[in-house]
Amino acid sequence: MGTTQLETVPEPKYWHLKTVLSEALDSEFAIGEILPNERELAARFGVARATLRQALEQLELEGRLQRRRGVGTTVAPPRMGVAVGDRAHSWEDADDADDAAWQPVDSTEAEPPAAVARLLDVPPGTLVHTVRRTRVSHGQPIAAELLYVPSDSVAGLTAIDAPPGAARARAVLRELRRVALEGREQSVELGSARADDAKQLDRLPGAPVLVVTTRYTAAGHTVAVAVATYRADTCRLTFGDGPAVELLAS
Amino acid sequence: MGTTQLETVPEPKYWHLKTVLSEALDSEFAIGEILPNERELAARFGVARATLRQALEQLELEGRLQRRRGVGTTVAPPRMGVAVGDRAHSWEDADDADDAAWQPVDSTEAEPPAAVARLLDVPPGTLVHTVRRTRVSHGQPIAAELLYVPSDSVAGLTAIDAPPGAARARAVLRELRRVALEGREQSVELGSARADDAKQLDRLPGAPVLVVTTRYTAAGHTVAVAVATYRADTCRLTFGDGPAVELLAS
DNA sequence: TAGTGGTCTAGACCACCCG
DNA sequence: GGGTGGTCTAGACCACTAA
Repeated sequence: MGTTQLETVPEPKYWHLKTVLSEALDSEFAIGEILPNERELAARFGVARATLRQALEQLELEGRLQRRRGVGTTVAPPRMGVAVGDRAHSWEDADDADDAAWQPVDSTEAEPPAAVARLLDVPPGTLVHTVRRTRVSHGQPIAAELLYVPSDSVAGLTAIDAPPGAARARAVLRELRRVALEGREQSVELGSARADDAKQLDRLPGAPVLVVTTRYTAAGHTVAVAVATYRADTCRLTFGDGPAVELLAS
Repeated sequence: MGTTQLETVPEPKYWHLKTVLSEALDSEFAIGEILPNERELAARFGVARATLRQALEQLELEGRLQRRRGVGTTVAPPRMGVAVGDRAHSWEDADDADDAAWQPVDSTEAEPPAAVARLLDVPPGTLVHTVRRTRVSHGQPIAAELLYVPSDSVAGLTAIDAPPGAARARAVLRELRRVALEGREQSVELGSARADDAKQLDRLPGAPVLVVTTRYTAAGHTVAVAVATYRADTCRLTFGDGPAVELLAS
């Protein structure tokens, strides 16, 4: 009786704020434009800075905003599509024409994390070859990858004796390219950037990332496992049946 | 000179807290166990509750914890692998044997969001058939999907006159099943749950989700677009070359 | 050095769940 | 009704960037 209806949904302030800001971004701001700083925005909307920040955090999570300490908050461009599922250029050399190619960075022998050891089907603590790569697109780092290869899974691998570094990484990849791949499985999950990945991705530690785990198989065995962390704020991962999914949009 | 080394990395408290808690979870807690409440944990670690919450939020984002208002914080089980990329059962009826099957929920005609209209290649504002489905696994909702189908893309669609509801949804899917699919493209990106999806997923609005957009094509045309939002805290999306990726692990 | 976002505090009240 | 996590406030200081 009395109150005719709702009042059932006292929408949180930060949620409402997010909606208002989101609409303002669509209509009143251009891509790359700098927003007023947090203290001023908070004052303008009559909320505490923490509340305003909660709204900004969500918008950043959705790829609408980009915030950089010491600089400011800017309107982010739409997320870029990044091909992840295409069978081609897995371990290919960087092609100058390919905008989103991998760049070898470093390589050593090390113990893989327990979860990776399980996927590789090697006992925990086994030394395996690791290769660190970086993926850059439109001049911006978008992914950091660690590739794990047991030395007995590829013939020429034990002969590699280059010192740790990019040269060694290229040597390992060269050997991998000789393997006839049978298939691969991939999974995607949400994670937060570890300190080392964060540095490579030009983000703060803990930034949200999409973790792509790939298991490469050949002749019934697991040849290698790659763990790639993509910036969740700037990337949309594409898995296509055909080639060049990204280009079809044009 | 003088100070022999770092001091360069004054690690934030919440980050250190996260590490400590993470290790404690591994060694001292069983899956499903309830943690002490936030006020007590904060006191125990000598930090403000907000700081403690920042650590818990990250752990929840990584799928290590599950928090429910009015209940408490529990240790989450490992994320479940959910097949997303397999070409089979796209629009099949729910199979009792299939643990992660889709359940039709509702269907009406409505305007798709602008981004979807673009993918469907129809003018903005066009009415299309929409089908809402839910995906449940292990008794838990894991995904909510909205499927958009222009009525002229499938022959028998205009004849459907059932009132909005699950029956109509099944009718639309039945028509779709007659179409010979040519291929499909998928993309995955991070998002936050809208209010309606959140309710279906048994989460609060704004909860992190993985948004899977699928474009189905046949005979060179786009037949349908599906936007599925998966719970990012509990799901690991798998894209396999072969069938039944999930089962290979056993 | 001035201005930005990032971290942190110590409180308060609210919405929800369960016994 | 008592306990949980969720929201919100009004401050403070810190780390970083750029002029």
